[in-house]
Amino acid sequence: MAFAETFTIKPLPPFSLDLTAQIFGNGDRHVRSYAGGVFQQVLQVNGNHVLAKLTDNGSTEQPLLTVELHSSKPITPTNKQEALHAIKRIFSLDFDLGIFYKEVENDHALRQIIQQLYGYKFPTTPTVFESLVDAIVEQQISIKVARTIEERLAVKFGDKLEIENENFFEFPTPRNLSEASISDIQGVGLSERKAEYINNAAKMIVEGKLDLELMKKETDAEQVIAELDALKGVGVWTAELTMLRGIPRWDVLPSDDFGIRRVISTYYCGGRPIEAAEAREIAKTWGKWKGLAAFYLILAEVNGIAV
DNA sequence: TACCAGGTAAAAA
DNA sequence: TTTTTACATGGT
Repeated sequence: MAFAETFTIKPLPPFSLDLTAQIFGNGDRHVRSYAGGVFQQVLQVNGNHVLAKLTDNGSTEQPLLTVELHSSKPITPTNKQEALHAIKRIFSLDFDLGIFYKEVENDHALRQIIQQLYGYKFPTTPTVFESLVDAIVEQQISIKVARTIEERLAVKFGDKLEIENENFFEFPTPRNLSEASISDIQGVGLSERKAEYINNAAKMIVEGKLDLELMKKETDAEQVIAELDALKGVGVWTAELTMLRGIPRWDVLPSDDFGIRRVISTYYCGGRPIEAAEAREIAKTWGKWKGLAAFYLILAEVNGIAV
C-alpha cells in the first residue's frame, strides 16, 4: 500500500532548484538524484520514512516548489511538517542570498559568476553525521569515486523504503553504521582505515559520547573545528567540509583543499598553482561567505563560466 | 600503464 | 621535529 501527500513551498528568492540541485544530476535515483527537473531523496520524519520529490514550478525571482511525499505508511500532519522543515534545511530556503551578493559585489570575478549562477544555494545534508561521513569518504579520492561509494553506503546500510515495488534508501544513521562490522563497511570500496573512522564516530554517537547536532548551535567556528578534529580520521580539511555542508557554516574556507585552491587560481591567479595562504588572502574580501563563494567558483568552473 | 583525485595517521628519517 | 608512506577506487 502506498500513501501520498502534496504541498507547496515558497522559498525566499532568489532561488534556483536547477542550479542548487545540479550536483545531484548523476545521482542514483534510489538514494538522491536530480533528473528531469525532479529532485528526490528519502527523508526521515519522526521515525517514519518518506520519499520526497521536488519540482520548481516558479521562477528564480518567484520560486514555487511542489513537494510530493510518498510512503509505505500513512503520512501524518507531523510527518508532513517535518518533511517541510527538512527540505527547507537541505536547500536553505529561508536564507537570503542577497546578503551574500551584497557582500561580494565589488569582487570582479564573483560579480560576473553570480549573474550566471543567480539563485544557487549550496545544498546541506539533513544531519551533521551524514556530512561527516561524506567528508571522510571524500578524503584523497575524486568526487566521482566518492559519490559512488556514498551511494553504495546508503544502499547497503541505509533504512529501506519500498514504494510500488521499488526500493529507496535513506542515508545510514549512526545506529546503522555502529552495528555494521568494519569489514562490511569496507566492502563498499573504502579503505579499512576509513571504515574504522566511520564506525568509530557512529559508535561514539550511539553511546552518547558525541553529539554532532549540538554543533549547529555553536557560534565559534574554531571550537567546532577543534571538536571534529579530535575525532580519529578527522583533520582540519574534513572538519571544515563537514561544517560547510552539515551545519551549515558558509564562513569556513577549506584553503588546504586542492580543488578550492585550483579554482581560486583559475579565477584570480591565471591558473598557476597557489598555496593555502594565498587562497586565504584572496578570500579575505568574501567576509562571512568564504565557503559559499568558493562553491560558486567551483560550480562556475564545472559549467565553464569564463570571466 | 601509471598517475591522480576536494587527506590522514602512523612510520621513518 | 619534519618527511614519507600506505591506503582504495574509477577516470584519463
